[in-house]
Order: sequence, then C-alpha cells, then structure tokens
Amino acid sequence: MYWSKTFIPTLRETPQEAESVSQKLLLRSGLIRMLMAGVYSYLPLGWRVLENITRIIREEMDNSGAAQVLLPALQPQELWQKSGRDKDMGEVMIRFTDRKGRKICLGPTHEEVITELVKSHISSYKQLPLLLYQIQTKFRDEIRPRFGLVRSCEFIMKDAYSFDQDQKGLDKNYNLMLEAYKRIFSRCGLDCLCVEADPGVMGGSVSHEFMVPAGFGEDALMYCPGCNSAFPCDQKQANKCTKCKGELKKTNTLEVGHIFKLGTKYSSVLNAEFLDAKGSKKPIIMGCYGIGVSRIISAAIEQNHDQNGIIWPPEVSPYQVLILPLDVTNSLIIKQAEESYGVLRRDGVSVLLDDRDERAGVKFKDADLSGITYQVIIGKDFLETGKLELKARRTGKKLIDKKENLLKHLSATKPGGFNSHL
RNA sequence: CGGGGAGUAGCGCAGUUUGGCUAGCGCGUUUGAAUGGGGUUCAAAAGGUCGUGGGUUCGAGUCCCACCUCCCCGACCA
Repeated sequence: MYWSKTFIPTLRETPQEAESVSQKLLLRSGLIRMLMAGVYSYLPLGWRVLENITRIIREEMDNSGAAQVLLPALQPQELWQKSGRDKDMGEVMIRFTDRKGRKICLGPTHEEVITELVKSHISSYKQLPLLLYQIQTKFRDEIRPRFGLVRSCEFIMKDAYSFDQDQKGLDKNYNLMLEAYKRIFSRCGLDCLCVEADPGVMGGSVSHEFMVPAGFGEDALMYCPGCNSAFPCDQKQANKCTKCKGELKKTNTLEVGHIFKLGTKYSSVLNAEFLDAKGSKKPIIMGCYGIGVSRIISAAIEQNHDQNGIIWPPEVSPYQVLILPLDVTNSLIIKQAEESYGVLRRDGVSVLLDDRDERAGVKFKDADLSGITYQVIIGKDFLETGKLELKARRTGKKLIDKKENLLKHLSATKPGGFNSHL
C-alpha cells in the first residue's frame, strides 16, 4: 500500500480528549477516531492491527479444536427473561422495540443465544464435547466509557463456549482454553498475569482473569515479581507470595481475558439437556471464555511504546515493513523504493511505502509514531553507496547492506519469526 | 447517577475575572519560491453559527437562566 492512497491521519499534537498513553497514541497515529463517547471508528491502520489480532486468536482457537460461528447481535429480550439475567443486565443492555412490537436487545454477551442454539441439536452424550467460538461486536451501555478502546459501548469480543457431559470434560476444555489464552496474549506482545477471580454476573464456580499490568489499569492486583504469581488486592493475606514467599508488589492492571467454568447455570434454566450412557437426562456442563479483542490493542500499546510512539509487537504490526524514500523528487530514490516494494510484496511481506512529498523529519516522526516493525530508509546514503538501510523500530538498531542482501534478509522475516538481533 | 474540569478555525490554545468597535496566536491547509537524513525557511492567502437555545444591555466570546456534548474520580466489566 502507498501512504498517499490509504488514510492515515496522524496528529502532531495530542487531542485533549485523550488521557491514557494508549488512547493518545491510538489517536495520534491515526488508528481510530471517536464518533461519540465509547464509540470508535477503526481507520486503515487500526483495522489492520485488529485483523492481525483476530488472526492470531483464530489460529489458536482453531488449533485448540474450537469451531468458529457468528451469532446474531440482535436478540429477543425474552431469551434473557428465560435465563433470569434480564434484570442483572439492567441498563447495560441496549433495548428497543421494533416495528412489529417485538422487544429486542443488542447482545451484551452470548451465553443465552448459544445455549438455545446448542440445546436444539444436542441430545446425546455422543455429540459431546463441543467447543464453539465467535469474534463479534458486543453492545453495552456502559455507565462510564473511558480510555478509548479500553471501555467502550461497542466493542469486539472473542467469546468461546464449551459443552461437556461431565466435570472432567469441562476441566479439560477449560485448561485447553487457558493454555490457548497464554499463547494468544504472548503472541500479541502482552506480558500477562493470570489470576483466579470472582465469576460475578456470569455465574459458575471457577474463573480466571488475564490481567495486563498497565499504568492506568482499571483494577489493582498484587503480584510476585519472582514467580509471576498474582493475587487479588482485597485478599487479607500476609502480603507474601504463597508460592515462593517473595515480596508482593501492587500494580494497576487491565483485564483482557476472562474464562469461566459455568457448570449448569445456563443449561439448567434454559433446559439444555442430553441423555448420558445410562439413558438419564442431564444438563450440559458449560464453560465460557472471553477475550476483549479491541482492548488488546490498547493493552499492547500500553506495554509497547516509547516517547516517539507505538512499537508494535511483530505479529500485530499493521505492516511488517515501512519504506521511506526520503526525497520523492529524486527519481533514483523513488525508483529504488518502488523496486524494493515490489520485491518484498512478491515475497509475501506486507509493506507500506511512504510516497508523500514530505521532508525526512516528517517521515521519520510518522514512521516511529506508527510503530511499524521495520523501516527501510532510502535517502542520500543510497545515492552515495547504493546500499539500503534497515532500522528496527523497537531497538533502533540499523543494518546497512546491499539491497539484494537486505531485502532477502527482510523477506525471511515472517510474522512471528522476526530477526531477534534487530 | 454523585463529585470535579472543559467546549473559541482541521488540531492545540489565548482572550471571559473588570462587557466595547474589524475575535487573536501556534501548528496544519492552499499558492509561489528556496530546501531535502529527525516535524526546514520566507512570502501571500483561505478558513469562525465563540457548544445550543433564551435573557439582560446602546452593545455579549465575556454577565444571567436552561439544555447538549466531551474528559477525569466512584459503582460496572472484556
């Protein structure tokens, strides 16, 4: 993609609406724009980051044996009355009446819908276990939306649901998801704490939260720097790590994932039952597993930035390489930029070419701000030596080499397998 | 919803205390010229319902009333 053909409205100054680091950088780097409080548009760079994150999630879910579905955002309120969560949700649920007089709501989550769906097709233990997931927009009329994508009224969630015939099956699926979550967050560049939590409105017995330490985080947590164990803050303990007796530290955190052993909370009220091997009717044992997909973007920025801008973890970077021809009025430079662009694209590398007639300083600033993993710089050094310059955004380290070597070097760097020495 | 802050050009702000005549500044934008490795320089230009409605006044960005919106702190959550 050429910079001039896409839409990257970078901001020189910080918009006054922003408070947290991630929101400032999201706005400045032209990833998102606010339509109203808690509601955001994703611009091309933001969309590509979102796509990368959903790709990672999809890969890990599929590898765990989960099958993807897409459930409706429009749901009958009646379904929520059946489950008894109509009142729990209260004002958070966005409700309206359609022209036929049907009471409708915009789904704040999907336990009810999926349970209804599954119950009409599962009747035997032979059909279990079942693991389904979706990546979809949720709607919540939040009391106070804030920090950009961190708490918004319309946001993207990955929600998975497991259906088992017994506790053993649930435990297995639960662990499967827990491990998958660790891989997902790690691939997204997040340093994550996993902590046992209160299931709250979701119900069930056991739940784990995945918390990302972040300066402005909404929750506080005690964690042990020694063994990376984490504990809820309100716990009146001796303030020592129960695992390694290390000193605990307090940190603000942001919740990016939450998994629950629901048990039969939904299946029993919605009559989702199956016949076991002995022919007796039993409620399906369920689990649910959520990830705040859009929230990962904010979390990733909180943990991966410097004073110049974002530093994307390689797998979520909107482009792998940004080519910077420093003087587009020079035909040799622009020709080399276009040639490099072609070579890299042919090798399957995603590339952005900054073809704007801007000065070097502007391009460098925007390049650093955008956080794209690698910059290929083509300027007067190229004119003098014929060599290209490769700069890694994270380390700032530079590699100067003949164009053949340098491009070959870059082509070998697939997402997830980026060169560590840069 | 309770408490605090804010709304003036695309963005960031000054001006409001103490009402005054053509509402300013920086950045960005357009045109021209120079420049071309870290937001360059010079010249010219365009761009405004001062959040909305009402009121006071000879006169309101400024004072009064009502409302809307945004941000921050609290309850909620991925």
